[in-house]
Amino acid sequence: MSDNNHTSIHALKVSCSNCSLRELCLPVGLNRDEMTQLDAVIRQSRRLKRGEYLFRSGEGFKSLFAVRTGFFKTSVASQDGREQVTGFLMSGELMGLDGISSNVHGCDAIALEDSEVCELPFNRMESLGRDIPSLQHHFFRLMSREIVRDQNVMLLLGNMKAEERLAAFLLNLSQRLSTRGFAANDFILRMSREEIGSFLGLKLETVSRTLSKFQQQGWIVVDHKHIQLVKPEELKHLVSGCSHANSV
Amino acid sequence: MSDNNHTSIHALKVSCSNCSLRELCLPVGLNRDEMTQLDAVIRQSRRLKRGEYLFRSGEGFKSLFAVRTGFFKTSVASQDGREQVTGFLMSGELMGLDGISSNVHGCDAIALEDSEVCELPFNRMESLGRDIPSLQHHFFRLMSREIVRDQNVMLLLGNMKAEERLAAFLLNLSQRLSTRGFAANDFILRMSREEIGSFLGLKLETVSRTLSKFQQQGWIVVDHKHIQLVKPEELKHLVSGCSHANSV
DNA sequence: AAAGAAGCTTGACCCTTGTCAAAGCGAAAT
DNA sequence: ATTTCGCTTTGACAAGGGTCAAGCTTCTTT
Repeated sequence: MSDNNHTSIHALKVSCSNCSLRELCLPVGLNRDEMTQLDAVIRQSRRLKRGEYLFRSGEGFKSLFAVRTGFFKTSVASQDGREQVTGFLMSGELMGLDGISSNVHGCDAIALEDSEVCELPFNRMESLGRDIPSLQHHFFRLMSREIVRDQNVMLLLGNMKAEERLAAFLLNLSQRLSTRGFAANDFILRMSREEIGSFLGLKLETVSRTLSKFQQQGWIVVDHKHIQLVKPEELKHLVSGCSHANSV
Repeated sequence: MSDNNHTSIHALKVSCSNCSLRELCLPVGLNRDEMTQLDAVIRQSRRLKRGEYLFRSGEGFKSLFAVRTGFFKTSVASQDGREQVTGFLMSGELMGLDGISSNVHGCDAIALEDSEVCELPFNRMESLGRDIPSLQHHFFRLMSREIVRDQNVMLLLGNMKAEERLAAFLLNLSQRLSTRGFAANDFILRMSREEIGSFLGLKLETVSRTLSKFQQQGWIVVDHKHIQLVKPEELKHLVSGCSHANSV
Protein backbone atom coordinates (compact mmCIF):
# COMPACT_ATOMS: atom_id res chain seq x y z
CA MET A 1 0.00 0.00 0.00
CA SER A 2 2.29 2.63 -1.31
CA ASP A 3 1.62 6.30 -0.96
CA ASN A 4 -2.08 6.51 -0.65
CA ASN A 5 -1.76 8.97 2.15
CA HIS A 6 -2.48 12.56 2.02
CA THR A 7 -3.37 13.65 -1.43
CA SER A 8 0.03 13.31 -2.88
CA ILE A 9 0.20 14.89 -6.25
CA HIS A 10 2.87 12.70 -7.51
CA ALA A 11 5.32 10.15 -6.37
CA LEU A 12 7.73 12.98 -6.43
CA LYS A 13 11.43 12.74 -5.95
CA VAL A 14 12.33 15.34 -3.45
CA SER A 15 15.89 14.90 -4.43
CA CYS A 16 15.12 17.57 -7.00
CA SER A 17 14.33 20.13 -4.39
CA ASN A 18 14.53 23.18 -6.57
CA CYS A 19 12.80 21.70 -9.53
CA SER A 20 10.25 23.74 -11.35
CA LEU A 21 6.73 24.04 -10.08
CA ARG A 22 5.77 21.97 -13.02
CA GLU A 23 7.62 18.95 -11.84
CA LEU A 24 6.68 19.33 -8.24
CA CYS A 25 3.03 20.24 -8.31
CA LEU A 26 2.21 18.14 -11.23
CA PRO A 27 0.48 15.02 -12.29
CA VAL A 28 1.05 12.42 -14.87
CA GLY A 29 2.44 12.33 -18.35
CA LEU A 30 1.50 15.50 -20.11
CA ASN A 31 3.04 16.52 -23.38
CA ARG A 32 5.08 19.66 -23.80
CA ASP A 33 2.12 21.75 -24.86
CA GLU A 34 0.02 20.71 -21.94
CA MET A 35 2.87 21.37 -19.60
CA THR A 36 3.08 24.89 -20.84
CA GLN A 37 -0.63 25.43 -20.40
CA LEU A 38 -0.42 24.16 -16.88
CA ASP A 39 2.58 26.28 -16.04
CA ALA A 40 0.60 29.31 -17.09
CA VAL A 41 -2.07 28.48 -14.57
CA ILE A 42 0.00 27.60 -11.53
CA ARG A 43 0.80 30.64 -9.50
CA GLN A 44 4.31 31.00 -8.29
CA SER A 45 4.87 29.81 -4.83
CA ARG A 46 4.06 31.58 -1.62
CA ARG A 47 6.18 31.39 1.50
CA LEU A 48 4.82 31.06 4.98
CA LYS A 49 6.49 31.33 8.34
CA ARG A 50 5.95 28.84 11.08
CA GLY A 51 2.56 29.36 12.67
CA GLU A 52 1.17 31.30 9.75
CA TYR A 53 -2.27 30.47 8.36
CA LEU A 54 -2.43 29.57 4.70
CA PHE A 55 -6.20 29.88 4.85
CA ARG A 56 -8.86 29.81 7.48
CA SER A 57 -12.17 28.06 7.72
CA GLY A 58 -14.87 30.34 6.40
CA GLU A 59 -12.68 32.26 4.01
CA GLY A 60 -13.65 32.30 0.38
CA PHE A 61 -12.25 29.42 -1.60
CA LYS A 62 -10.46 30.15 -4.84
CA SER A 63 -7.42 27.93 -4.97
CA LEU A 64 -5.98 24.66 -3.95
CA PHE A 65 -2.50 24.68 -2.50
CA ALA A 66 0.24 22.13 -2.89
CA VAL A 67 3.01 21.92 -0.35
CA ARG A 68 6.37 22.52 -1.98
CA THR A 69 8.49 22.48 1.12
CA GLY A 70 7.69 22.46 4.80
CA PHE A 71 4.92 20.99 6.82
CA PHE A 72 1.28 21.87 7.46
CA LYS A 73 -1.62 20.83 9.56
CA THR A 74 -5.27 21.20 8.69
CA SER A 75 -7.92 21.35 11.36
CA VAL A 76 -11.58 22.00 11.93
CA ALA A 77 -12.63 23.78 15.08
CA SER A 78 -15.86 23.72 17.01
CA GLN A 79 -17.32 26.81 18.57
CA ASP A 80 -16.39 25.84 22.08
CA GLY A 81 -12.77 25.71 21.08
CA ARG A 82 -12.35 22.02 20.51
CA GLU A 83 -9.97 21.43 17.65
CA GLN A 84 -9.79 18.39 15.46
CA VAL A 85 -6.63 18.12 13.42
CA THR A 86 -7.72 16.47 10.19
CA GLY A 87 -4.32 15.97 8.64
CA PHE A 88 -0.61 16.66 8.52
CA LEU A 89 0.72 17.45 5.08
CA MET A 90 4.16 17.29 3.61
CA SER A 91 5.68 18.12 0.26
CA GLY A 92 3.60 17.22 -2.73
CA GLU A 93 0.35 17.00 -0.83
CA LEU A 94 -2.73 19.08 -1.56
CA MET A 95 -4.82 21.29 0.68
CA GLY A 96 -8.17 22.94 0.18
CA LEU A 97 -10.19 20.24 -1.52
CA ASP A 98 -12.95 20.64 1.04
CA GLY A 99 -13.52 24.20 -0.13
CA ILE A 100 -14.80 23.21 -3.54
CA SER A 101 -18.20 22.10 -2.32
CA SER A 102 -19.28 25.42 -0.89
CA ASN A 103 -16.76 27.89 -2.26
CA VAL A 104 -15.67 28.44 1.31
CA HIS A 105 -12.74 26.82 3.04
CA GLY A 106 -13.90 24.18 5.48
CA CYS A 107 -10.80 23.98 7.60
CA ASP A 108 -7.78 25.93 8.74
CA ALA A 109 -4.41 25.27 7.18
CA ILE A 110 -1.41 26.26 9.28
CA ALA A 111 2.28 25.98 8.57
CA LEU A 112 4.07 23.97 11.25
CA GLU A 113 7.43 25.15 9.98
CA ASP A 114 8.61 27.71 7.47
CA SER A 115 7.06 26.47 4.28
CA GLU A 116 6.40 27.10 0.66
CA VAL A 117 3.30 26.29 -1.32
CA CYS A 118 2.22 26.71 -4.87
CA GLU A 119 -1.24 27.92 -5.61
CA LEU A 120 -3.58 26.24 -8.06
CA PRO A 121 -6.51 28.52 -8.94
CA PHE A 122 -9.35 26.08 -9.03
CA ASN A 123 -11.42 27.65 -11.78
CA ARG A 124 -8.54 27.58 -14.14
CA MET A 125 -7.54 24.06 -13.19
CA GLU A 126 -11.10 23.02 -13.80
CA SER A 127 -11.26 24.45 -17.28
CA LEU A 128 -7.81 23.18 -18.07
CA GLY A 129 -9.06 19.76 -17.06
CA ARG A 130 -11.62 19.94 -19.83
CA ASP A 131 -8.85 20.44 -22.35
CA ILE A 132 -6.54 17.85 -20.85
CA PRO A 133 -8.46 14.71 -19.97
CA SER A 134 -5.59 13.14 -18.10
CA LEU A 135 -5.43 16.21 -15.90
CA GLN A 136 -9.11 16.02 -15.17
CA HIS A 137 -8.80 12.38 -14.34
CA HIS A 138 -5.87 13.10 -12.11
CA PHE A 139 -7.92 15.55 -10.12
CA PHE A 140 -10.72 13.10 -9.63
CA ARG A 141 -8.19 10.60 -8.41
CA LEU A 142 -6.69 13.07 -5.98
CA MET A 143 -10.04 13.85 -4.47
CA SER A 144 -10.92 10.21 -4.26
CA ARG A 145 -7.64 9.49 -2.56
CA GLU A 146 -8.44 12.06 0.06
CA ILE A 147 -11.75 10.33 0.67
CA VAL A 148 -9.97 7.01 1.10
CA ARG A 149 -7.53 8.58 3.51
CA ASP A 150 -10.38 10.05 5.53
CA GLN A 151 -12.09 6.69 5.71
CA ASN A 152 -8.94 5.18 7.10
CA VAL A 153 -8.76 7.88 9.73
CA MET A 154 -12.33 7.02 10.65
CA LEU A 155 -11.29 3.41 11.05
CA LEU A 156 -8.46 4.52 13.28
CA LEU A 157 -10.61 6.80 15.41
CA GLY A 158 -13.50 4.41 15.60
CA ASN A 159 -11.80 1.12 16.23
CA MET A 160 -8.25 1.41 17.45
CA LYS A 161 -6.89 1.94 20.92
CA ALA A 162 -4.26 4.42 21.93
CA GLU A 163 -1.22 2.26 21.29
CA GLU A 164 -2.49 1.16 17.91
CA ARG A 165 -3.25 4.72 16.90
CA LEU A 166 0.17 5.95 17.86
CA ALA A 167 1.89 3.08 16.14
CA ALA A 168 -0.12 3.62 12.99
CA PHE A 169 0.69 7.30 13.12
CA LEU A 170 4.42 6.79 13.47
CA LEU A 171 4.51 4.19 10.72
CA ASN A 172 2.54 6.43 8.44
CA LEU A 173 4.90 9.34 8.97
CA SER A 174 7.83 7.03 8.47
CA GLN A 175 6.49 5.72 5.23
CA ARG A 176 5.65 9.12 3.81
CA LEU A 177 9.03 10.51 4.75
CA SER A 178 10.87 7.64 3.17
CA THR A 179 8.81 8.08 0.00
CA ARG A 180 10.24 11.58 -0.11
CA GLY A 181 13.78 10.39 0.28
CA PHE A 182 14.18 10.96 4.00
CA ALA A 183 15.19 8.41 6.58
CA ALA A 184 12.32 6.13 7.44
CA ASN A 185 13.38 5.38 11.00
CA ASP A 186 14.86 8.60 12.25
CA PHE A 187 12.89 11.79 11.99
CA ILE A 188 11.74 14.96 13.66
CA LEU A 189 8.15 15.47 14.62
CA ARG A 190 6.98 18.76 13.30
CA MET A 191 3.91 18.89 15.48
CA SER A 192 3.30 19.06 19.22
CA ARG A 193 2.02 16.23 21.38
CA GLU A 194 -1.24 18.09 21.60
CA GLU A 195 -1.58 18.22 17.83
CA ILE A 196 -0.80 14.55 17.54
CA GLY A 197 -3.39 13.89 20.19
CA SER A 198 -5.97 15.96 18.41
CA PHE A 199 -5.38 14.09 15.21
CA LEU A 200 -5.56 10.71 16.93
CA GLY A 201 -8.48 11.47 19.21
CA LEU A 202 -6.30 11.30 22.31
CA LYS A 203 -5.19 13.72 24.99
CA LEU A 204 -1.64 14.96 24.91
CA GLU A 205 -0.84 13.14 28.14
CA THR A 206 -1.86 9.87 26.57
CA VAL A 207 0.34 10.56 23.57
CA SER A 208 3.26 11.29 25.84
CA ARG A 209 2.67 8.25 28.00
CA THR A 210 2.29 5.98 25.02
CA LEU A 211 5.50 7.23 23.46
CA SER A 212 7.25 6.57 26.77
CA LYS A 213 5.78 3.11 26.84
CA PHE A 214 7.10 2.37 23.35
CA GLN A 215 10.47 3.59 24.44
CA GLN A 216 10.49 1.43 27.55
CA GLN A 217 9.76 -1.54 25.34
CA GLY A 218 12.78 -0.61 23.30
CA TRP A 219 10.75 -0.11 20.17
CA ILE A 220 11.55 3.53 19.66
CA VAL A 221 13.82 6.22 21.04
CA VAL A 222 12.16 9.46 21.96
CA ASP A 223 14.19 12.59 22.42
CA HIS A 224 11.64 15.36 22.45
CA LYS A 225 10.66 15.80 18.81
CA HIS A 226 13.35 13.47 17.60
CA ILE A 227 12.02 9.98 17.03
CA GLN A 228 13.88 6.86 16.09
CA LEU A 229 12.09 3.70 15.19
CA VAL A 230 14.29 0.94 16.55
CA LYS A 231 11.90 -1.93 16.01
CA PRO A 232 9.38 -0.77 13.45
CA GLU A 233 8.28 -4.36 12.99
CA GLU A 234 6.95 -4.35 16.55
CA LEU A 235 4.90 -1.29 15.75
CA LYS A 236 3.65 -3.00 12.62
CA HIS A 237 2.72 -5.97 14.71
CA LEU A 238 0.63 -3.72 16.90
CA VAL A 239 -1.41 -2.44 14.01
CA SER A 240 -1.53 -5.70 12.14
CA GLY A 241 -5.08 -6.77 11.88
CA CYS A 242 -5.99 -3.15 11.50
CA SER A 243 -5.60 -3.32 7.77
CA HIS A 244 -5.21 -0.02 5.99
CA ALA A 245 -3.79 1.28 9.19
CA ASN A 246 -0.56 2.20 7.52
CA SER A 247 -2.29 4.54 5.17
CA VAL A 248 -3.54 7.07 7.64
CA MET B 1 -26.19 24.10 7.43
CA SER B 2 -28.57 22.57 4.99
CA ASP B 3 -27.95 19.27 3.31
CA ASN B 4 -24.24 18.94 3.30
CA ASN B 5 -24.53 15.41 4.44
CA HIS B 6 -23.81 12.41 2.43
CA THR B 7 -23.07 13.31 -1.08
CA SER B 8 -26.52 14.29 -2.03
CA ILE B 9 -26.84 14.68 -5.71
CA HIS B 10 -29.55 17.18 -5.56
CA ALA B 11 -32.00 18.69 -3.15
CA LEU B 12 -34.38 16.26 -4.64
CA LYS B 13 -38.06 16.08 -3.98
CA VAL B 14 -38.79 12.50 -3.23
CA SER B 15 -42.45 13.21 -3.69
CA CYS B 16 -41.81 12.28 -7.30
CA SER B 17 -40.83 8.75 -6.49
CA ASN B 18 -41.18 7.31 -9.94
CA CYS B 19 -39.69 10.23 -11.74
CA SER B 20 -37.16 9.58 -14.45
CA LEU B 21 -33.63 8.78 -13.55
CA ARG B 22 -32.81 12.10 -15.00
CA GLU B 23 -34.64 13.97 -12.34
CA LEU B 24 -33.51 11.79 -9.52
CA CYS B 25 -29.88 11.17 -10.18
CA LEU B 26 -29.21 14.51 -11.61
CA PRO B 27 -27.45 17.71 -10.93
CA VAL B 28 -28.08 21.28 -11.74
CA GLY B 29 -29.61 23.12 -14.63
CA LEU B 30 -28.77 21.35 -17.82
CA ASN B 31 -30.45 22.13 -21.07
CA ARG B 32 -32.53 19.65 -22.99
CA ASP B 33 -29.64 18.47 -25.08
CA GLU B 34 -27.40 17.88 -22.13
CA MET B 35 -30.19 16.07 -20.37
CA THR B 36 -30.47 13.70 -23.26
CA GLN B 37 -26.74 13.06 -23.30
CA LEU B 38 -26.80 12.31 -19.63
CA ASP B 39 -29.77 10.02 -19.92
CA ALA B 40 -27.86 8.02 -22.43
CA VAL B 41 -25.10 7.45 -19.95
CA ILE B 42 -27.03 6.60 -16.82
CA ARG B 43 -27.77 2.95 -16.64
CA GLN B 44 -31.23 1.96 -15.66
CA SER B 45 -31.65 1.15 -12.07
CA ARG B 46 -30.72 -2.01 -10.29
CA ARG B 47 -32.70 -3.49 -7.44
CA LEU B 48 -31.19 -5.00 -4.34
CA LYS B 49 -32.73 -6.98 -1.57
CA ARG B 50 -32.06 -6.29 2.07
CA GLY B 51 -28.61 -7.50 3.00
CA GLU B 52 -27.35 -7.64 -0.55
CA TYR B 53 -23.97 -6.18 -1.46
CA LEU B 54 -23.94 -3.49 -4.11
CA PHE B 55 -20.19 -3.78 -4.29
CA ARG B 56 -17.39 -5.06 -2.11
CA SER B 57 -14.07 -3.65 -1.12
CA GLY B 58 -11.46 -4.88 -3.55
CA GLU B 59 -13.76 -5.31 -6.51
CA GLY B 60 -12.94 -3.43 -9.66
CA PHE B 61 -14.40 0.04 -9.80
CA LYS B 62 -16.32 1.07 -12.87
CA SER B 63 -19.34 2.99 -11.70
CA LEU B 64 -20.71 5.25 -9.07
CA PHE B 65 -24.12 4.43 -7.70
CA ALA B 66 -26.84 6.77 -6.61
CA VAL B 67 -29.50 5.61 -4.22
CA ARG B 68 -32.92 5.90 -5.80
CA THR B 69 -34.92 4.31 -3.04
CA GLY B 70 -33.97 2.44 0.07
CA PHE B 71 -31.11 2.67 2.45
CA PHE B 72 -27.47 1.62 2.40
CA LYS B 73 -24.46 1.44 4.62
CA THR B 74 -20.86 1.63 3.54
CA SER B 75 -18.10 0.15 5.63
CA VAL B 76 -14.44 -0.66 5.64
CA ALA B 77 -13.27 -3.80 7.38
CA SER B 78 -9.96 -4.71 8.93
CA GLN B 79 -8.45 -8.14 8.58
CA ASP B 80 -9.22 -9.15 12.13
CA GLY B 81 -12.89 -8.57 11.48
CA ARG B 82 -13.33 -5.13 12.94
CA GLU B 83 -15.79 -3.16 10.88
CA GLN B 84 -16.04 0.57 10.61
CA VAL B 85 -19.28 1.82 9.13
CA THR B 86 -18.32 4.93 7.19
CA GLY B 87 -21.77 6.10 6.24
CA PHE B 88 -25.48 5.54 5.93
CA LEU B 89 -26.96 6.63 2.63
CA MET B 90 -30.44 7.49 1.59
CA SER B 91 -32.10 8.52 -1.63
CA GLY B 92 -30.13 10.85 -3.82
CA GLU B 93 -26.81 10.08 -2.17
CA LEU B 94 -23.79 8.73 -4.00
CA MET B 95 -21.63 5.69 -3.32
CA GLY B 96 -18.33 4.60 -4.75
CA LEU B 97 -16.35 7.82 -4.87
CA ASP B 98 -13.49 6.16 -3.01
CA GLY B 99 -13.02 3.75 -5.89
CA ILE B 100 -11.86 6.37 -8.33
CA SER B 101 -8.40 6.72 -6.85
CA SER B 102 -7.31 3.15 -7.41
CA ASN B 103 -9.92 1.72 -9.76
CA VAL B 104 -10.85 -0.59 -6.94
CA HIS B 105 -13.68 -0.17 -4.51
CA GLY B 106 -12.40 0.84 -1.10
CA CYS B 107 -15.42 -0.12 0.94
CA ASP B 108 -18.40 -2.42 1.02
CA ALA B 109 -21.84 -1.08 0.16
CA ILE B 110 -24.74 -3.05 1.56
CA ALA B 111 -28.47 -2.48 1.25
CA LEU B 112 -30.12 -2.19 4.66
CA GLU B 113 -33.55 -2.56 3.09
CA ASP B 114 -34.85 -3.46 -0.33
CA SER B 115 -33.41 -0.73 -2.46
CA GLU B 116 -32.90 0.63 -5.91
CA VAL B 117 -29.86 2.38 -7.29
CA CYS B 118 -28.94 3.88 -10.58
CA GLU B 119 -25.53 3.26 -12.00
CA LEU B 120 -23.28 6.00 -13.31
CA PRO B 121 -20.43 4.55 -15.37
CA PHE B 122 -17.57 6.73 -14.28
CA ASN B 123 -15.63 6.83 -17.54
CA ARG B 124 -18.60 8.07 -19.39
CA MET B 125 -19.53 10.58 -16.73
CA GLU B 126 -16.00 11.83 -16.84
CA SER B 127 -15.99 12.42 -20.55
CA LEU B 128 -19.46 13.87 -20.42
CA GLY B 129 -18.13 16.28 -17.82
CA ARG B 130 -15.69 17.59 -20.38
CA ASP B 131 -18.56 18.46 -22.67
CA ILE B 132 -20.77 19.86 -19.97
CA PRO B 133 -18.79 22.12 -17.64
CA SER B 134 -21.58 22.43 -15.12
CA LEU B 135 -21.67 18.66 -14.83
CA GLN B 136 -17.96 18.50 -14.29
CA HIS B 137 -18.19 21.18 -11.67
CA HIS B 138 -21.03 19.36 -10.00
CA PHE B 139 -18.94 16.26 -9.68
CA PHE B 140 -16.08 18.12 -8.09
CA ARG B 141 -18.53 19.60 -5.64
CA LEU B 142 -19.96 16.21 -4.81
CA MET B 143 -16.55 14.79 -4.06
CA SER B 144 -15.62 17.81 -2.03
CA ARG B 145 -18.82 17.49 -0.06
CA GLU B 146 -17.93 13.95 0.79
CA ILE B 147 -14.58 15.15 2.08
CA VAL B 148 -16.31 17.75 4.25
CA ARG B 149 -18.65 15.13 5.58
CA ASP B 150 -15.75 12.85 6.42
CA GLN B 151 -13.99 15.64 8.26
CA ASN B 152 -17.07 16.18 10.36
CA VAL B 153 -17.18 12.51 11.20
CA MET B 154 -13.56 12.80 12.30
CA LEU B 155 -14.55 15.66 14.56
CA LEU B 156 -17.29 13.53 16.00
CA LEU B 157 -15.08 10.49 16.54
CA GLY B 158 -12.16 12.48 17.84
CA ASN B 159 -13.82 14.94 20.16
CA MET B 160 -17.31 14.02 21.18
CA LYS B 161 -18.54 11.74 23.92
CA ALA B 162 -21.17 9.06 23.61
CA GLU B 163 -24.20 11.24 24.30
CA GLU B 164 -23.04 13.92 21.94
CA ARG B 165 -22.36 11.42 19.20
CA LEU B 166 -25.76 9.84 19.51
CA ALA B 167 -27.51 13.17 19.59
CA ALA B 168 -25.62 14.37 16.55
CA PHE B 169 -26.47 11.15 14.79
CA LEU B 170 -30.18 11.37 15.48
CA LEU B 171 -30.35 15.01 14.50
CA ASN B 172 -28.50 14.30 11.31
CA LEU B 173 -30.86 11.52 10.33
CA SER B 174 -33.79 13.72 11.22
CA GLN B 175 -32.55 16.53 9.07
CA ARG B 176 -31.81 14.39 6.08
CA LEU B 177 -35.17 12.67 6.28
CA SER B 178 -37.03 15.93 6.50
CA THR B 179 -35.10 17.20 3.49
CA ARG B 180 -36.59 14.27 1.63
CA GLY B 181 -40.12 15.04 2.70
CA PHE B 182 -40.33 12.61 5.60
CA ALA B 183 -41.23 13.45 9.16
CA ALA B 184 -38.30 14.97 10.98
CA ASN B 185 -39.21 13.76 14.45
CA ASP B 186 -40.68 10.34 13.89
CA PHE B 187 -38.77 7.76 11.94
CA ILE B 188 -37.58 4.20 11.69
CA LEU B 189 -33.95 3.29 12.11
CA ARG B 190 -32.88 1.17 9.22
CA MET B 191 -29.73 -0.04 10.90
CA SER B 192 -28.97 -2.11 13.99
CA ARG B 193 -27.57 -0.81 17.24
CA GLU B 194 -24.33 -2.46 16.33
CA GLU B 195 -24.14 -0.62 13.03
CA ILE B 196 -24.90 2.67 14.73
CA GLY B 197 -22.20 1.89 17.23
CA SER B 198 -19.71 1.06 14.53
CA PHE B 199 -20.42 4.32 12.78
CA LEU B 200 -20.12 6.32 15.99
CA GLY B 201 -17.13 4.51 17.44
CA LEU B 202 -19.17 3.02 20.29
CA LYS B 203 -20.20 -0.45 21.35
CA LEU B 204 -23.76 -1.50 20.78
CA GLU B 205 -24.42 -1.62 24.51
CA THR B 206 -23.41 2.00 24.83
CA VAL B 207 -25.74 2.94 22.00
CA SER B 208 -28.58 1.11 23.67
CA ARG B 209 -27.88 2.60 27.07
CA THR B 210 -27.60 6.09 25.69
CA LEU B 211 -30.87 5.79 23.83
CA SER B 212 -32.49 4.61 27.05
CA LYS B 213 -30.98 7.57 28.86
CA PHE B 214 -32.42 9.99 26.32
CA GLN B 215 -35.76 8.33 26.73
CA GLN B 216 -35.64 8.57 30.51
CA GLN B 217 -34.98 12.26 30.15
CA GLY B 218 -38.08 12.52 28.03
CA TRP B 219 -36.17 13.72 25.01
CA ILE B 220 -37.02 10.85 22.73
CA VAL B 221 -39.28 7.82 22.61
CA VAL B 222 -37.62 4.58 21.63
CA ASP B 223 -39.68 1.64 20.47
CA HIS B 224 -37.20 -0.75 18.97
CA LYS B 225 -36.32 0.81 15.61
CA HIS B 226 -39.01 3.42 15.87
CA ILE B 227 -37.67 6.70 17.17
CA GLN B 228 -39.55 9.84 18.05
CA LEU B 229 -37.74 13.03 18.85
CA VAL B 230 -39.86 14.65 21.53
CA LYS B 231 -37.47 17.43 22.47
CA PRO B 232 -35.04 17.78 19.60
CA GLU B 233 -33.94 21.10 21.04
CA GLU B 234 -32.46 19.26 24.00
CA LEU B 235 -30.48 17.08 21.64
CA LYS B 236 -29.34 20.18 19.82
CA HIS B 237 -28.29 21.64 23.11
CA LEU B 238 -26.14 18.60 23.72
CA VAL B 239 -24.23 19.03 20.50
CA SER B 240 -24.13 22.81 20.61
CA GLY B 241 -20.59 23.86 20.84
CA CYS B 242 -19.75 21.00 18.58
CA SER B 243 -20.31 23.08 15.50
CA HIS B 244 -20.82 21.20 12.25
CA ALA B 245 -22.09 18.40 14.38
CA ASN B 246 -25.40 18.42 12.60
CA SER B 247 -23.75 17.67 9.31
CA VAL B 248 -22.50 14.23 10.00
C1' DA C 1 22.16 36.31 30.23
C1' DA C 2 17.88 36.10 32.49
C1' DA C 3 13.16 35.47 32.67
C1' DG C 4 9.09 33.85 31.00
C1' DA C 5 6.31 31.01 28.33
C1' DA C 6 5.30 26.96 26.16
C1' DG C 7 5.67 22.19 25.72
C1' DC C 8 6.60 17.67 27.80
C1' DT C 9 6.59 14.00 31.31
C1' DT C 10 4.83 11.61 35.12
C1' DG C 11 1.81 10.46 38.99
C1' DA C 12 -2.68 9.87 41.28
C1' DC C 13 -7.31 9.50 40.81
C1' DC C 14 -11.72 9.04 38.60
C1' DC C 15 -15.09 8.65 34.97
C1' DT C 16 -16.75 7.02 30.76
C1' DT C 17 -17.07 3.36 28.12
C1' DG C 18 -15.98 -1.48 27.11
C1' DT C 19 -16.59 -6.33 28.54
C1' DC C 20 -19.07 -10.17 30.02
C1' DA C 21 -23.31 -12.18 31.08
C1' DA C 22 -28.21 -13.02 31.37
C1' DA C 23 -32.73 -12.33 30.18
C1' DG C 24 -36.48 -10.35 27.21
C1' DC C 25 -38.51 -9.54 22.96
C1' DG C 26 -39.74 -9.84 18.17
C1' DA C 27 -39.32 -11.57 13.58
C1' DA C 28 -38.81 -15.30 10.65
C1' DA C 29 -38.84 -20.08 9.62
C1' DT C 30 -40.68 -24.69 10.15
C1' DA D 1 -48.54 -22.46 16.56
C1' DT D 2 -43.97 -23.23 17.93
C1' DT D 3 -39.29 -22.94 17.71
C1' DT D 4 -35.33 -20.61 16.85
C1' DC D 5 -32.38 -17.04 16.03
C1' DG D 6 -31.02 -12.44 16.08
C1' DC D 7 -31.39 -8.11 18.20
C1' DT D 8 -31.94 -5.36 22.24
C1' DT D 9 -31.86 -4.15 27.03
C1' DT D 10 -29.89 -4.08 31.46
C1' DG D 11 -26.68 -5.13 35.18
C1' DA D 12 -22.14 -5.79 37.33
C1' DC D 13 -17.55 -5.15 36.85
C1' DA D 14 -13.09 -3.80 34.73
C1' DA D 15 -10.02 -0.96 32.35
C1' DG D 16 -8.48 2.39 29.20
C1' DG D 17 -7.98 6.83 28.87
C1' DG D 18 -9.23 11.53 30.68
C1' DT D 19 -8.47 15.03 34.30
C1' DC D 20 -5.89 17.50 37.50
C1' DA D 21 -1.62 18.73 39.26
C1' DA D 22 3.31 19.24 39.84
C1' DG D 23 7.78 19.55 38.17
C1' DC D 24 10.96 19.76 34.33
C1' DT D 25 13.06 21.02 29.94
C1' DT D 26 13.57 23.80 26.07
C1' DC D 27 12.78 27.66 23.35
C1' DT D 28 11.61 32.74 23.09
C1' DT D 29 11.88 37.02 24.32
C1' DT D 30 13.89 40.88 26.22
